[in-house]
Amino acid sequence: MLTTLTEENYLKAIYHISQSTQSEVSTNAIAQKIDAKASSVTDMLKKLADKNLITYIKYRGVHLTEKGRLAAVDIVRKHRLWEVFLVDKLNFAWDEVHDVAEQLEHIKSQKLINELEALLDFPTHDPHGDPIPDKNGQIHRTNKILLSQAEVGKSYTCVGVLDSSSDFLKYLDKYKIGIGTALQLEDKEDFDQSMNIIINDDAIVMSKAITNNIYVKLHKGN
Amino acid sequence: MLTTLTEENYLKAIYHISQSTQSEVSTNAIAQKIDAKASSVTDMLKKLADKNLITYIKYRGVHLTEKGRLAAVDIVRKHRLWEVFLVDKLNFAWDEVHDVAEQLEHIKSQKLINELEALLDFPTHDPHGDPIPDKNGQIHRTNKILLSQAEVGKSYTCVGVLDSSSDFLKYLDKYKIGIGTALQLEDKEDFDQSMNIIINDDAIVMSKAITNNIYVKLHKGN
DNA sequence: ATTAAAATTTAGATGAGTCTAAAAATATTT
DNA sequence: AAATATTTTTAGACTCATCTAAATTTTAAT
Ligand SMILES: [Mn+2]
Ligand SMILES: [Mn+2]
Ligand SMILES: [Mn+2]
Ligand SMILES: [Mn+2]
Repeated sequence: MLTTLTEENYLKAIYHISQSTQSEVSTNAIAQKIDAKASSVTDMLKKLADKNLITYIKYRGVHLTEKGRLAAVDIVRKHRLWEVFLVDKLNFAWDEVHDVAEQLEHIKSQKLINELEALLDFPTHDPHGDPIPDKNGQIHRTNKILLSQAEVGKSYTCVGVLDSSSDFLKYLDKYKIGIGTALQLEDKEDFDQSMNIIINDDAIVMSKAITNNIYVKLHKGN
Repeated sequence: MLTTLTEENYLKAIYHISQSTQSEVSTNAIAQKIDAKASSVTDMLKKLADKNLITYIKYRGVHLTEKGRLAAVDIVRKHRLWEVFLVDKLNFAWDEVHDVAEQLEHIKSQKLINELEALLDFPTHDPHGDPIPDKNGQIHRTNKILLSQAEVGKSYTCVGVLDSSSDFLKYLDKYKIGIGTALQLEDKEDFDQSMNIIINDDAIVMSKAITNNIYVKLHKGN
């Protein structure tokens, strides 16, 4: 039973929402993500339930079945592999890849995606630091924290971003922050949680809105 | 004014048919190519005419406007570039690329296709020997002839195929015939136009059905 | 020049995906 | 516990792309 492009987008939306919320996914949350009206979502939920891709109880929200989860993760896998391709092979910047990957993720060819993965040397993460699911739908999660949760006085490495909007990524570009950049947390202001960070020997101030969207892990060597 | 995937497929079909027929393209010819009923084609022709992509006179067939021609050629350009990508970078065989390219040709991103072209080193022909239109919709046609029209006693180089069905391409693979292969026309049978051809020092017999689908040009050095 | 055949268009219906407006169910406040 | 607000579903309609069956036009044959 083949899935349409639209169904794939719904599955992916449900998957991403369920990643953050853990519990059942609401109609409204999906509507917001998909940018559609709640009534349209209800219609689609019935279809996905008929195909056993989600379990759906009226008024109670939905969650993915194992079949649905695998379908969703497969789309995520394709999306992230294509993003790597665009950056590594086609000179795209990391803020330019998402929209094109949204199209490419729906191309149906098993051989295509397997060969693409090989061409890219089996990358583990996409240009935004998000893990790439393997063929079996397994995801290797690394223990990363938000920079806002980091401890004063310690050194970190940037390993990803939460918000991958073009605006935010361009902000990071401006201050030469990318995946792998070393960040030293000098100080944190109690009043507004803004942070003094040293990057490439430059000291900059980051608001909570910024530090809440940068993933880091403790730098090797303290 | 954006074109839908379906409209793009109709434009491409009309373009390809007009290449062989020269004159107006008939509703039935399109229906056959698209694998749809004639009534569906009529509906779409009205839409394409409204968008000034074709000129359409009831019962009299259609032809592409300049705007429509450019749109069609752009799809062809993408299709063929993707085919090169699949063969050169992803280890696809020349009989495996068409269906995937049918999907990829509809991806919308100018940067994507320009960068892809650069990654592939600006190829001039696709894996089946068909020319790749340039950014401006110009097509560099080489003077090739069908092997069936070749002269006995002369040597040729295979430069393309007319039929690029998997069945035909696998036949060519079996006899180690590909783009660039040298073919020497030894003899031609008057009765059925079958030919005796020498390839890689092997003599083989090809029926008219075969020689009618192989493009060749005179081998350099007579 | 009629008639028959073939090609094309129209009319009406269907399914996928969406919408608005109204109804129903659930959650929150008083 | 009622009243109110929010969320979700239903009902009915729309667009796109398709179909079948019938009507029309063009082409070919008598
Ligand atoms: Mn993305
Ligand atoms: Mn990403
Ligand atoms: Mn092709
Ligand atoms: Mn081709």
